[in-house]
Amino acid sequence: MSRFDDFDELGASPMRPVAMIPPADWRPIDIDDLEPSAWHALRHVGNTAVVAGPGAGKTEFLAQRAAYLLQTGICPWPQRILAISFKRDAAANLGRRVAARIPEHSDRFVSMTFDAFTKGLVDRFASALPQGWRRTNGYEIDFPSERYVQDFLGDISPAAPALIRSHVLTLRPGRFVADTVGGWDLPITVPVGDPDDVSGYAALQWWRDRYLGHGKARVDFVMLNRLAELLVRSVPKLRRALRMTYPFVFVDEFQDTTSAQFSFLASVFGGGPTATAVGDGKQRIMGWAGALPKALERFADAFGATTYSLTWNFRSSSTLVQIQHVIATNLDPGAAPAISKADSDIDGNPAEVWMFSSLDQEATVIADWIAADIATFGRVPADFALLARQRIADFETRFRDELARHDIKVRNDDAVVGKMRLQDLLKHEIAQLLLGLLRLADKPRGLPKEWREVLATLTRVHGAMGDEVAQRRVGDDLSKLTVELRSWLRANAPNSTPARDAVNYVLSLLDTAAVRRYVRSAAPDEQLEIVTGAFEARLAAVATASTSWTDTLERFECVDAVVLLTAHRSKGLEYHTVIFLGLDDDQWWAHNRDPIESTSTFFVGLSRAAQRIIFTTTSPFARTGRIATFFSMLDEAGVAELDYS
DNA sequence: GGTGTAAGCCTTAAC
DNA sequence: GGCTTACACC
Repeated sequence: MSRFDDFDELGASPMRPVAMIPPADWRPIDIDDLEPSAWHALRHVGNTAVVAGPGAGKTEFLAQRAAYLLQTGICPWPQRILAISFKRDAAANLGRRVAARIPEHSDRFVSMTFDAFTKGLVDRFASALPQGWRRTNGYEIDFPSERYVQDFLGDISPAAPALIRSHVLTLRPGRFVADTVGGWDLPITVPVGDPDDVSGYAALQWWRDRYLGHGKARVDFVMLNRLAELLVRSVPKLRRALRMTYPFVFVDEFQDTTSAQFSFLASVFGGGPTATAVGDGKQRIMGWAGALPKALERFADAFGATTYSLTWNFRSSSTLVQIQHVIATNLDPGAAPAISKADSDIDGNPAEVWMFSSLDQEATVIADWIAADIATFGRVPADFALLARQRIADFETRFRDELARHDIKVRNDDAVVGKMRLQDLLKHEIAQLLLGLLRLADKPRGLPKEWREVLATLTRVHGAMGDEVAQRRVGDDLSKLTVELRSWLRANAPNSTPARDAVNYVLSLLDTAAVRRYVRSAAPDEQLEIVTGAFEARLAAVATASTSWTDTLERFECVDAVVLLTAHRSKGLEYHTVIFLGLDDDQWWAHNRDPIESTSTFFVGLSRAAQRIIFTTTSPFARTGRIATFFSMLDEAGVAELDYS
């Protein structure tokens, strides 16, 4: 069957093999050294589980391991490494880092999200699915709401056999898709009757309702995962091709793996290629989305992997590392103590709890303190992050006003702009394209980096990669476009021009049809209008107070600002000083619903700090309330309390 | 138009 | 848990 040779693209790589480095001579790239256990894990032959706490450099470790495997030829040309992440930007980051380290091998490092990989398989090989599971006229993707699942469960229960009915009614709508649908392996033959176990019964009804019926098939990413798993299980040739192409597989943030993803990994790569799983169970804050408990331990068991712990912390000073360890021990009594590799650069206490009498006083005192710290020690606003468990917007106005007295800006990454979150808008490729075009038009010279990035995006939009003639045309068009946009910007001041006009004008200079096609090919479900609408909303919000386009564009991204964000969104980020707001029942009311995940959220938030962490509360009862354990851990860690009230 | 009551909402990834 | 919103009722 030649159909699967199509998948096996190994021969098609344009790169020539480059000279190999003998494994014994290999040295890490661009960094001084690795800790001993990282060295061992990096060279380990066979499956590896790497437990790496905050600041251990998980991404860096994977990038170095990739360099080691590719440069030594242990992963021989033309075979590849597959790196799987959960979030798009994590996948992009890892891919970029490897490309920067070893450009000569970067075409053999494939970094994608779990969902992109499984969807890719289903899209390419749907015709090879077992007959009953084959759909001829495609599918549409949706994200079933909790309400939808609730109605579905309500609909199927009356017809269910009595014993199953009572169980179906106990299934939690918020967990049904991840746990029940995700936990059910599709049988090769579509069952005609009903399975007699609850999970199988409910899961099959789900497939009948959304996929197997007469209408257009509707799938979510859990279903796509299940179809991909069935595909590799039922088509040995495909499974073999995958294992041949990717003798090495990396999975980042393994603590976020769901049962469906785990089963997919076992099906495709179990007992074959070498798997490396990296993660930290103490940072498991995606349980609500179905993340398996003890995923790394399960991986080590099921894959017979050797476990290594990375103990160096390149982010936080030694006092902060000691505090982190107290919380780490609470989450995992066996947690290895970390060793700080970061120097301390502050005077005074690196950690304190501050008590205030009111939220107004809190904002005033902290704003004055940040301003003084910036002025005295030459720091910048972006060194400071204001973190909270939830309802970030409640803090925004107060801190914005108080910091404005010192001419310091605040950026609420969680803020809603149009139909997006600010953080998502600023990261979006199309938003970056529009912003880059405006920048280039505003300041035509001296922005080589922006020029390169805009050109790269436009090249992708026009599908001109690898075509020199087409690429030159894209470059010429960009030059002309910049000139036109420049004169338009000169004729239209930002504070007197409706944001809509500006966005529409930029779009009119682009091949909008191509942009739309590009957005759709990357994410069929995504509307270009959502991004341009959000862009417009953000532009409108920042333009009114601006005097120039330069000023407007600076405010748009607001890079030089104190950041306000939730503990969840802070995962993976780091700041010189973290102010963890609202250490009280108000912010942590849901603590008792899942004390472990709640403590993990606390751990994630406080471990973002490189040099200093300040916890705040305005409640005199916080210490004895539902998060009393947080306070006793901070006491144990020797964190002093200061009373400003 | 006030009051009482109940339901909804908080953290949220993924092409 | 505690606040906001929607709606029924007087």
